[in-house]
Amino acid sequence: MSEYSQKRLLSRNTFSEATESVLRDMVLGGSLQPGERLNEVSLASSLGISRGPLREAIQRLVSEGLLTVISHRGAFVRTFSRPEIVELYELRGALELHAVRLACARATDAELEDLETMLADTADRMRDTDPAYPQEPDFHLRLVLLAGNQALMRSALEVQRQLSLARSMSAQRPTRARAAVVEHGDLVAMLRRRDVEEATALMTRHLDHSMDSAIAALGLPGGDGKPEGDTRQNRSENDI
Amino acid sequence: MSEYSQKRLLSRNTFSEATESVLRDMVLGGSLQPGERLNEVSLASSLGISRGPLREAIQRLVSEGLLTVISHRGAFVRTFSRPEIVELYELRGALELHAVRLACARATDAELEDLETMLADTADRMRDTDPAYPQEPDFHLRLVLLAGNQALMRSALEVQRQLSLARSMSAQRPTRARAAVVEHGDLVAMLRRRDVEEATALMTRHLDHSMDSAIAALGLPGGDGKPEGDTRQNRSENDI
DNA sequence: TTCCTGTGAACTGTTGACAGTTGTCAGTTG
DNA sequence: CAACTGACAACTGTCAACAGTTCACAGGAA
Repeated sequence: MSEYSQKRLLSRNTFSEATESVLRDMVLGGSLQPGERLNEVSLASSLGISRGPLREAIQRLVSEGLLTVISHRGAFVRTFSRPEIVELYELRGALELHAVRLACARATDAELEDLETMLADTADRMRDTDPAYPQEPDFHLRLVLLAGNQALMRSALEVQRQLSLARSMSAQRPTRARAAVVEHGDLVAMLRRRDVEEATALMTRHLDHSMDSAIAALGLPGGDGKPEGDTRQNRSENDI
Repeated sequence: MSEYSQKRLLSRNTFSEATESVLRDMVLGGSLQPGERLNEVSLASSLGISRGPLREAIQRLVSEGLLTVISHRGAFVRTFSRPEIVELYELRGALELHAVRLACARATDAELEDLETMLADTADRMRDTDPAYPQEPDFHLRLVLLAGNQALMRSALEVQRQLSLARSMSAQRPTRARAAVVEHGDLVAMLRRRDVEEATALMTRHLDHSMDSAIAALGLPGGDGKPEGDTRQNRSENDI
């Protein structure tokens, strides 16, 4: 019963909540492509539920920024234009720079040590096999966790998910991952020294590199977000 | 037709969307008290709709942080504990400090001048009548707007709404409002000089003062957020 | 040919009813 | 008197059907 109630802490016992999670995985996992339309009747029947709980789950994913709804036309997996991605990276910078400041003051040495070992494990796994981005976002989220602010954590998680979706519009760039791990290590080292100035400076540069890489990988044209790469993009997203 | 289509940009033409707006006003306006339970059948019938669109609106307000849903027990207006409010102010700091940095680099002199005149108007109106917080959040949101980042704007708006709800749990403190206007003026002055360092420092202090005032006004006990003062907060402004 | 128009299928928005859960309260037992 | 138990009422979760809108396509006019 212990691990059962553990799982039930999030009370995944209504169709609506379960569907939200399934839908999010489908969106972030790529089984629903950016721009693709969600057909309510077919999706509901394939999930074995009715349209009511499905629509409630859709509403929540709209608030999360993963879906877009146009009245009387349906729900679409969100697409991102180049300026929107730049905006998201700026927002991410606002959140994570503050997280660095807070973590520098609040994180215990033990917590930072845990982060270092996780980082070392990641580096090891990357050297053996070479997956493209082996849990890359996990480091940032764990760092934000050390800031000890749940509201900040929720916002950061939401931005990460949106950027993760935006990134799924692009090809992967494994070369960037290796540099990122090094930069993560430098950042943690500064945190251990409690050097706020240097830590925030490192994070700023790190996020700049990350954004440049993402933008380049996306291969988006100048103004609006028409994807023209290999991905079979069927829909263009709407306006705000 | 022009102003009609202007209004229709947000396409408030489905019950679900209209209900979301109405519910938000009820929560922020105080006609639904923090901690109060929302009875779906009575609320739906009083709004003249069925439970479907109402439930969809509730889901979105849950994502916004204004409501809480407990499975099989219902939706409740969110209450805030003291540490949650501190967290929200920290998050607000992260967002608005970054907004100050961006605005310092991007806002045009004309835009800053507009902000100054708005501020002067507010000061005038405060001297004549003395409302407690005359559009206090408006200044901050307009400032964030000058950062030219819609994602940042959305996050800041969401935090503002949650803090607005938290504040409705408290009595009002008109004395703080006057000091706030002065601090706003100082901040805009630094923005006009494009002095990022001083501007962010001012904003940091300003938010600290604001948080101290809010915490003191809330008079919350140590741990949880049981609302104990009943102030009927009249209006909160609506969306953009 | 090109553009306009109207018709119909497909889909979303909404509703009312049914099913399952929760909380209450009277009745009972120690 | 206190604690437990079981049934009832109220409410939420879910479903299937109806209503209104959108989109595509066939047919006709310029």
